[in-house]
Amino acid sequence: MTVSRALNNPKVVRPATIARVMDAVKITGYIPNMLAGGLATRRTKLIAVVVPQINNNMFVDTVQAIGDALALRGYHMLLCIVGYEPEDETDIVATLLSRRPDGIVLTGIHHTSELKRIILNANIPVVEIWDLTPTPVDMLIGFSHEKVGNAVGEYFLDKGFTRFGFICASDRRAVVRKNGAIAVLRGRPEHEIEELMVSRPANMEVGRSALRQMMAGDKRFDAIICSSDTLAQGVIMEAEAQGLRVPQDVSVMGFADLNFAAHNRPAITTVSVDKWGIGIRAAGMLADKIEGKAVGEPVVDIGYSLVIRESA
Amino acid sequence: MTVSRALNNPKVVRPATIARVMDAVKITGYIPNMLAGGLATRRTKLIAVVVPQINNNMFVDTVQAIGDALALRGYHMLLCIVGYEPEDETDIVATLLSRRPDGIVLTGIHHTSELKRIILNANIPVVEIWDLTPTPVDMLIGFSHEKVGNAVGEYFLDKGFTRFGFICASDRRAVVRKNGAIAVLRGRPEHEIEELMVSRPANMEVGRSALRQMMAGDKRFDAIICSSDTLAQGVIMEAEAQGLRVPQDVSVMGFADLNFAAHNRPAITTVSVDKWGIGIRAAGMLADKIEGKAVGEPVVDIGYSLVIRESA
DNA sequence: TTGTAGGCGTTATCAA
DNA sequence: TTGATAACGCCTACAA
Repeated sequence: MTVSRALNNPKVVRPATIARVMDAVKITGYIPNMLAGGLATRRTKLIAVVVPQINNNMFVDTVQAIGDALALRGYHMLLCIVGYEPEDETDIVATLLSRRPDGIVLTGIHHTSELKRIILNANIPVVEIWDLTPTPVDMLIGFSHEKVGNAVGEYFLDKGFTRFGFICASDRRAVVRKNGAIAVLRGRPEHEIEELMVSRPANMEVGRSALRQMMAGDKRFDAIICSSDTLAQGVIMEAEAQGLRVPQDVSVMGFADLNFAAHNRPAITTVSVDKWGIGIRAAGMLADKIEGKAVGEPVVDIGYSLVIRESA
Repeated sequence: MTVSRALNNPKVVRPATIARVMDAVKITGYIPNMLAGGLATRRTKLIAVVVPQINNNMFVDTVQAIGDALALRGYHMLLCIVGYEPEDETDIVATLLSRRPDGIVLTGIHHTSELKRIILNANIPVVEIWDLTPTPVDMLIGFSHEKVGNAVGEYFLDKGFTRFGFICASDRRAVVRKNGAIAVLRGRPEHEIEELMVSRPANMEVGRSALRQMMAGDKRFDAIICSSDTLAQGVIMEAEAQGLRVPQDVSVMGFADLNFAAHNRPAITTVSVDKWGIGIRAAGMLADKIEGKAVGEPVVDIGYSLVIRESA
């Protein structure tokens, strides 16, 4: 018990005793056992983070930001990459909870009711990220995909374009953005809108072939709006391969402002979101709540910004 | 005890009993406590993964591969992003060990002796990744950065170039690659070699300004060899901004075959390594060793391949 | 300031 | 096939 105090609450231990403990620690190479500690205190200093993917560039900044911010506050990150199926997520979160994490970060707001039940039952703080809803499970930091879509639609409204093509990954949030843009563009009867859903992974190859498919039968577009910068990059390549200049012959829009977007040629016009900030603040909200500190607003809209570059 | 058996070793439990247990599990929403389980069995089904960074594209595929492969075998991944300082790594691994992971993945082969001592003391399997040595702490899967450098040097040997510029991140492995190339190129007395070390993060901006710095005073190069594709991408942009065509006026070489390298214009000539395979196999080796299965060779050289594209 | 007793939730072991 | 007991290593609560 004295050792435990010397290590965790040294101010109530006599300095000489602390020194003796530290000596013993050094000699024996003692490393505390947090399993036992967590079992006793019901606090694990563990945060579970659940994301669909990290190697598509979309979430990796957020994950690294969460990891960095948590480390600064003495937490470890249990990272789980679950793909895009809500059922998989449910099972995985259930096993994750068996580690008794002090908090959980979930991507998106669409979870099975079973998952919500489990989490409520576990009674730990949750932050949902990368989406927005007035009714989160617990806390939330993200942005409105619908508004992003609206903003994209409005951006093109002034351009006098009439023929729009949407290339959209089969991802719930991507679909919401797409529909948000279409809702705006449908406002003009002269607008023609074509949509193509593509399967994951939404890589460049997929973008290229998607454009080929859309342009079959010599169909032409004024603007191609993609659900990610990666698809946009592929579309741009394919357009140029077909002899179309971007943006003179066709405009191309992406999403997320991934690291290459600014440096592509043409630089990709896109919607930027503060991926790093989402992570930092998600970690902060969790740690604050766990430690009983005041958490400001439980629902944070971090916004987005249209980044007009060359491609549209 | 019967519950424990019903859940973990059902074949020794009467089916009717199992059913009763399952009913109770469902009704109560019981989730096992792996802290207690780990404490009792000394097996946690946890693997700690230590990487310097994930958002620079270098390690993210490997990390995702590790996570996927571990999940398939019932392990969770405790991910720690430690930066590039060996001292930081030591402290962080020490705290990580307090979770009693069943195994550890470490990036690189250069660790403090203190770290090695701690890990040996913990007596758990370790896989070092992304480098090669005949004397790993335990197991290893990676490739020789020196040989990569040699190969790059030899590639340029035939080209008849004489003026070489190296732009190298201040990263131990990057330096080894650079020196490997220089060792080869020094073989011809007419070769002039200029080196520039750049600080992290080695992003595109850094690549651009590095080239500007090297070309100060109208210095010209036949080839610029960069320690990453990201730097190469920046160098290419800057070269073209200065009116130089790549590769006609100057060749540019990258490293790692990051996702954008094939799609850049000009497509980046680089060295490809099986980032995904490293992760899959690292996870497999660990899980095998933990579970007492035969691990083949403890040291695996996964190799590399020169990918000749347009930029060099 | 230090020490003792008991409990956290599981599993190994032995008994029934 | 099921149950009882003890132990894993730590911390809370209380006593000295």
